[in-house]
Parts: sequence; structure tokens; C-alpha cells
Amino acid sequence: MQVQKVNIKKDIIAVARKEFFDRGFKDASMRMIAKKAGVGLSNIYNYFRNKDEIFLEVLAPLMRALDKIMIEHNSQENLNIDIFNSEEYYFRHTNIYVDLIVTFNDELKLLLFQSYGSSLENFRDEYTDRHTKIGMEYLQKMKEKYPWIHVDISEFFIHTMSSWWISIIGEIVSHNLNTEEIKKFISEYMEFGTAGWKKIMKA
Amino acid sequence: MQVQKVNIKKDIIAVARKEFFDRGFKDASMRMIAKKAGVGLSNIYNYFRNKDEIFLEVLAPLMRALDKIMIEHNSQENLNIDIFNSEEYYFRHTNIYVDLIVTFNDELKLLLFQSYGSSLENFRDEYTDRHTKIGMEYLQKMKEKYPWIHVDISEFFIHTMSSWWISIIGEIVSHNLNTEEIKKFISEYMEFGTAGWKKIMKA
Amino acid sequence: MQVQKVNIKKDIIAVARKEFFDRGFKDASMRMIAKKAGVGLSNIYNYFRNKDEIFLEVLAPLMRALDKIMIEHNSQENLNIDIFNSEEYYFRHTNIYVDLIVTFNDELKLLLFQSYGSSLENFRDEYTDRHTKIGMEYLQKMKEKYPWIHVDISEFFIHTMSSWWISIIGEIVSHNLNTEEIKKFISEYMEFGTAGWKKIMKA
Amino acid sequence: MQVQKVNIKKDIIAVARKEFFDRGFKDASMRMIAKKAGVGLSNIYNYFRNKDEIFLEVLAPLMRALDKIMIEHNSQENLNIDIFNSEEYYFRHTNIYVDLIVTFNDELKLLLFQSYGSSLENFRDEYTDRHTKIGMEYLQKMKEKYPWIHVDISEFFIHTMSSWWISIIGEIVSHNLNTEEIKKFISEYMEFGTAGWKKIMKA
DNA sequence: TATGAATGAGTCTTCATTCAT
DNA sequence: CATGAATGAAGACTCATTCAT
Repeated sequence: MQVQKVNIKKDIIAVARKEFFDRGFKDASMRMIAKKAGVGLSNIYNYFRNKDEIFLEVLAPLMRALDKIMIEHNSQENLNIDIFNSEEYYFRHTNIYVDLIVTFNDELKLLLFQSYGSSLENFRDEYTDRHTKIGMEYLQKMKEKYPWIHVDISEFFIHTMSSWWISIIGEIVSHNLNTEEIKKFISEYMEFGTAGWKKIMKA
Repeated sequence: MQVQKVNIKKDIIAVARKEFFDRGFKDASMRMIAKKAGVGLSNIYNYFRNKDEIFLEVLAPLMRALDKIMIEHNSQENLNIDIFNSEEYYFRHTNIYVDLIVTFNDELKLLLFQSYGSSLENFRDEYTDRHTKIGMEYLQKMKEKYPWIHVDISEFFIHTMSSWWISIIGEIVSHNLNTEEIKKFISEYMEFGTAGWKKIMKA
Repeated sequence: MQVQKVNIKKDIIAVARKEFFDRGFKDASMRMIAKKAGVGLSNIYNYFRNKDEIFLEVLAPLMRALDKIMIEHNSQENLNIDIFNSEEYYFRHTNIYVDLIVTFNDELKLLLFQSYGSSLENFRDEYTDRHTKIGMEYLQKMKEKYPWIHVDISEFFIHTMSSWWISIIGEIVSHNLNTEEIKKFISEYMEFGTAGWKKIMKA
Repeated sequence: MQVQKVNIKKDIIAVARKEFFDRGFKDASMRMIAKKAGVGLSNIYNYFRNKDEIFLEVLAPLMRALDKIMIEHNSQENLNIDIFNSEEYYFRHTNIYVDLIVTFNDELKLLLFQSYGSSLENFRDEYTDRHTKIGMEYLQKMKEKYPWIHVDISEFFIHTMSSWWISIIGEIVSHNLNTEEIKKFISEYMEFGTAGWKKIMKA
């Protein structure tokens, strides 16, 4: 039995990530990836079905993390009116993303700014849509629990807020903020955002 | 009797805009533009140096409008403390963009979502940077005039706000809101944003 | 205005025909066609959308001729009982094909034996099916006119006869018979076939 | 406990047959065969020299059967004048093929329609040639025994008849006729063919 | 016997741009 | 001003086969 040549697959992924990051999905070429990975071009296809599959594999951990966040969003513990009066909700909600950003800084850049041409090129939209849907459900559930709050907010507004989030994440990763800076920014954002929501929900 | 081709250049631009809009800068092909414009492919190069120049020309009116807005941003009439207490500032500021959006809906979509591969592919960033700079200058000037206000806000926060603006514009144009819907959204946004700024500037 | 470089398109088609004929559709390569036609590879795509289109163009005259024959098959003058008793029907019918074969010897070889991989790779089947359908209609119409003839022949038998035709054509072209030899063969075939049909139709 | 791979070679052949049958020789890929056979790609080359050898092995039983038929064709018992007056000759002759078809339906399809790219891609021609030669010898021997019969038939006509046979076999297998349908078709064919031969041989 | 890894030549096709007339 | 022709590099991907272990 042959000794596995260390970790060619990981080598390829590593090189590919760098290439994708430097030139974007479309402009990164299989030829280049092969050359830089010290691998025959066709040999790559023993490890991946196509270019897109490499891209997906590079971003797989991030995608899993994002799914996890989405699923936990409307959990019971978040369906609490105190959330609106304290800054805790935003803070907790935000911290989840802070962790995400610190862990996946590069991958987020890749996903948000360099995915053109891949099967994830519309991720921004799709994620915003999913996020909006969940946001709307959240408001519904809150209204059921606390009928007096004001939730007559246009879906588009929610959509914009979701989009804002993505933009903010994009901003953070594209400026390579360190954790401290992120925290500082978040506190500013909290002040701003909490005030806004309080006003608009009359909560 | 041959019909005189009065305005080939305009024809090309018209076709190019549609192609750029439908397929994005990179995936729009010169061949297609030539064919649809009823023009010889190489003839295009008598009117434009290259593909990018066509793109720039398509977006020129929009770019001029954006520059104009930028220049007027820090004019004397905007340097007034009343602005923070009323919603007027935001409203006026916003209306400028509403006009812009209504006028340049298609061009904005093109610029914000379909410019990959062109010399404007980083417009979002560049615009945000410029906008941030101007925003910072604005705060400085206000501080000089009204020393008691709180302007110790991180540049990054301003940057994020600028980015938010762009995102919002992107959201609006990509959802084809009509003027009425835009107005409705703006009023929601106003409530939210004004409250936020008031809080953060302690004004 | 530029002088048309003689007839590049025709050059390409000529070379392509030879290549297709020598190696078959699939194994003929665009590179080779380009090289032998003294044309830049990519330049071919200024004349043809793809490899298949060249193939189709090579075979276009043949295809038109085949369609014509098919359409004329069930014309009024052929719906006559005398046809079964004389050898004339077969003869006339056959002569049409003789002309076809003499004119399109090479193209027929190409179509019948070398089209694998092209959009015409199933031509044999498709043609046989069409021919069978028309043959069945022919029998129906004859039965209406001459109710006493025996037309209770299985569709499959007709199908086989159609297929036979194609095979015979294939045989002829792949053996490069000259017109004289074709005629001789046809007379043998006539004797054989007429006797067969007479018997089976009890006409 | 590991299951012993008893008959890898047979497994490979079984999978290969299916792949060849589904996609044809050329479009069946070694990769796929290996994967579906649960065998390492390169391991196949321990059992077969190359792709073509697998193909040959898949078709070996059929090829042996075909050879057997060919050899028996001109045996003494077939060299009998009664054969022309009865339908028995054709019937017997045909039944041999009926058995062949029923037994090797799939293999025949493969050989006749899917062998492009293999060393058997010209089987149709080669078989027809061999068959023609034997047919000619048969006529010679008959003429020696029964000098009065008419055997001045062009080789090409015999060739065509041989080709017809192959076509008919092709038709039958490609329409998946069951035994009953084959029999029915044969009786139609018998009527047709016997009449034809009678006429042409003046027997 | 078995296999993961590698090879290298090959496939068609696309593109913006330039050249010669 | 106009255009048909041409270019050359680049794109992703496939394949049967062989190598080293």
C-alpha cells in the first residue's frame, strides 16, 4: 500500500485559497493552482470534481458556522422582551458574529467579495433573504408573546437591516480589524442600533 | 436609399448598457454588443478605446451626479447644529439620494452589482472611503463650530455608516422599489437613524 | 472595404469534410482543421459557432436532398396500383436514390458511418423511423384506393425494409460503386424485391 | 472480517458490459468502470492490458458463436438443391440466428451500435465481407453439384444481402423484440426472401 | 494483487483586441 | 468611418495509461 503523499489535497486547498483570495474565484486559474501546488493540472481532478468544488471545500467550515448561527437565531431564549430593553440581545447576537469574524476573516472576505463566477456568487442575496425571513418570523413570535409591541415594520426594512449586517461584516473583514477594534466598533454600533430599534418598535 | 446612421456612438452605448445590465461587465461580450448594435465589431474601436471605456461612458452621468453630491455635502448650509435635533438633515440628505435613485436606478444596479472586471469594480470601496473622509471632515468642522458636541467616533464607525448607505441604495435599486415605497422606507429609516445619531453624538 | 479573402469559409468546409471523412466527426480535431486550412484555430469560430455547425454545413446539401425525397414519397402519382405489378415503382423510387448516391457519395458515407458524436449521430434511426411512418401511411392510402390488396404487414417489417434501404445505400457508398455498377445492382435488387413484395401483398 | 473478492475479473467484465452498453465503448470510461466495480482504477490493468481487451472479453462468447455459424454455413447438409424449393433452408438458416439473437441480444447491440473506437469498430464491414465470401463459395459449390442453376449474381449483390442480414439483426435487437415477435417477423421475411431468391436464381 | 498518485497530451471554446484594406 | 479577418493566449476539463509503493 502506498504511503499517502502527505496531504496533497490540503496543499491544493491551501494554494487555492490563496489564489482565490488574491484574484477571486473566476480569475484564479486551475493552471496556476496546479503549478503553485506543485501538482499536475489533471491530477487536481483526482481530488476535486471541478473548480467550484475546491471553492466550496475552502469555504465549507464557514458555511457550516453560518448555518449554525441561522438555526439558533429564533431559539426560545432569544424570544424575550427584555432583549429590547437591554443591550444584551444585540450584544450576544453580535458576539456570535465577532467570533465568526475572528475565526473566518479570510473566508468571509472570499465569500463576500471574491465569489463571482462560483456557485456562491449570489450568497449575499440568498443569505440576506434567509436572514430576513427568520427576522420576520422572530417578530411574529415576539408579537404573539408580547402583543403590545409594535411590529408593523415593512419586510423591506428588515431586509435592509439584514443587508446592513452583511455589509458591516464585509467592512470589518475587509479592514482587517483586530479583536479589540471590533469590540470597540460593536459598542458604538450597539448604542446606535439599540436606540434605533427602541424608537421604531416603541418597546 | 440608405438610412443614415446618425448616432452610432449612442447606439453602441444603448446596446452596451443593456448588455452590461443583463450579463454584467465581464460576461457582456464585445461581439454581442457589436452584433446587437448592428455595427462591425472592430468599428466599435473607432469610438471607444476599449470595453472599459464604454462602461465608463455608460456610467458617466451617474458618476457626475455622485460627485456633485459629494462636493455639496460639506457646504455651509449643512454645517448647522439644528441638523442634529431635527430630522431635517437626514431627510434632506436622503432626498438627494432618492432623486439619484429614481433617476439612475439601472445605472446604480450596474455599478454596484455588475461591475466586476471593469475599472470600477472597486467603486463601492472607493466611494465608501471618500464618503468616510468627507464625513470625518464634517464632524471636525462641526466640532469647531459647536465645541460641546461629542464627535469622538471611530473612523471605522463612520466608514461603516457610509457602507451602510451604499448597501441601502443597493437594496433599493435591486428591489425595484417605486417612489412611494422608497419614501415609506425612508421614513422608517429616519426614525431609526436619527435616534441612533442623537444617542451617539449626545447632541 | 476589404476584399474577401477568397473563400475562407469554403476552405474550412473543404478541409473539415476531408478530416471528418478520414477520422470521423469525433476524432477530427478543430486544431487539425485549423492547421490544414491554414487558419488560426480561433478564427474558425468567426465562421462557425462550433464543430457541430461545420458538420451540419458540410452535410446540408445532402440533408436537403433527403428531405425532398421524403416529401415526394407519398405524392399522388405514386399512389397507383400498377406500381405493384410493374417494376416501375421500385425503379423510379430507386433511381431517385441512385441520383442521390452519385451526387452525395462522400456525404452519405460521412453521415452514415462517421457522424458519431455529432448532433446527427442518430440520423440512421431517425431517418428509418420517419421512412417507416411514411411507408405505413402509403400502405393505408393504397388500401383506401384498392381495398382488396393485402396490407396487414407488421410495422416492424416495414421498419426493417426501411432499414434495409439505408443499409443498401451504406453498402453502395462504402464500396465506391460507379454508376454502371449501381445500375446493375439495382436491376438485381429489383427482381428480388418486386417478387418479394408481390408475394407478400398478394397483389 | 473481510469479504473475499472471489472473482474480480468477472466483476469488472460485468460492470464494463453495462457501461459499454449504456454509453458505448468510447464514452465508457475506465474510471467509471473501476469505481462501479469497486476496484482501484490501476488494478484493472492487472487483469486486462487495456480498455479494448475488456471489450473483446465482453464480446468473446458472441464472437465464438458467430464464428461457429460461419464455419457451419457451407457444410455438406446445406449443399442441397431442395433448399431452394422449400423454405426450409431459410428457416433453418434463420433459426440459427434467432437463437443467437435471443442468447446475445445485449452483446449484439453492443457490437453493432456501440463499438466505435474499439478494435471492433469495423466489425460490420468485416463480417459482411467474410459472409459474402462464404456466400460466393456456396454458390460455386452448388453450381458444381447442380450445373443448371443460375448463379451469375454479382458479388456486390451477395454483399448487400449479407449486409441486409446484419441490418435485420440490428433492427431486431435494437427493438427488443421478444421471441414470438421475432418468429412472426421471420415468417414475413421468409415469404419475401424466398420469392426473391427463387426468381433471381431461376431455380 | 492492489492502489493512490501522477502524467501529458488532448478536447472544444471564448475573449478582447488589432490588422489590413 | 467601416469591416472582415486574424490573433494568441487563455479557459476548464477528460482520458487511458503508467509509476511507485
